Amino acid sequence: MAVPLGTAQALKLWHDVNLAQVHDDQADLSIRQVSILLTIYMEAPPHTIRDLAKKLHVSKPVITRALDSMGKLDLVTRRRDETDRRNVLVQRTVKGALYLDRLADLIGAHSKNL
Amino acid sequence: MAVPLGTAQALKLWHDVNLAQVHDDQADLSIRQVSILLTIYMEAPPHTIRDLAKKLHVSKPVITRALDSMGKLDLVTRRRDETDRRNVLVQRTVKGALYLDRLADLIGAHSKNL
DNA sequence: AGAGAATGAAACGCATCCGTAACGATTGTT
DNA sequence: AACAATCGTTACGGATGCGTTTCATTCTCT
Repeated sequence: MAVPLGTAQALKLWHDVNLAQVHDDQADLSIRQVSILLTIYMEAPPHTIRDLAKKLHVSKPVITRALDSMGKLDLVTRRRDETDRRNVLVQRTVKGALYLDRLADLIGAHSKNL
Repeated sequence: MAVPLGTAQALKLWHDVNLAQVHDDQADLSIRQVSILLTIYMEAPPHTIRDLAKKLHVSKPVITRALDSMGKLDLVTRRRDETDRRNVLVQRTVKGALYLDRLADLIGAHSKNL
């Protein structure tokens, strides 16, 4: 299972996947946005704005705006935390899961051509 | 060496590398810019603006502007083609090579933690 | 109840990027 | 020589993202 990629292989994988991402312009998110999305979907909830900002080393408004734009794309949703109404809980959506499934497929497929 | 990555592994790799990229903000290039940079460094020269635009399925001004911004960072250079002075040849730089070396190291390192 | 802290959002100014449509420079063609 | 085609760039208008600062809401603690 250990997959130490060599320099050339690593770059080729990155190149191929990035290229595929650029080609089918379904929604080119920024690196920050992708990081946020992946964090939401891969780490255990709950996810608050503050936690996400801390994890990514960015300011809170960055998170808020990223959620705004990704919310428009139905990739994430917000919900108020009822136990502490100051908090906002970021939640997953079907569309967001599909987006990441597709990304994973892309990476997996290109990792075979090394 | 062919190691088809599973869904979870692929996303974890993408997540980790993206996160590292966001953390040390040395210069967060857009996905398009990274694609251009990787194409220049991984495919055989010469690279003209038109060729790059065609390869990436984007318009020529996108390439021009990406080269402007990456040129300011010394990641690429331009040179006039003397045999056909309409063309501009995009060339590599030491700093660009270092940038990609670092990216490759990042990917390689994180690919071990799967 | 009231002072203060914490949380997320909104406001402001700035920078960057995009797509389309022009434009100058250079080369090819007739 | 004159015209057309090609190449890269610039200009324009619009959209989006960021950092900092400010704000409204909610909670905590005495």
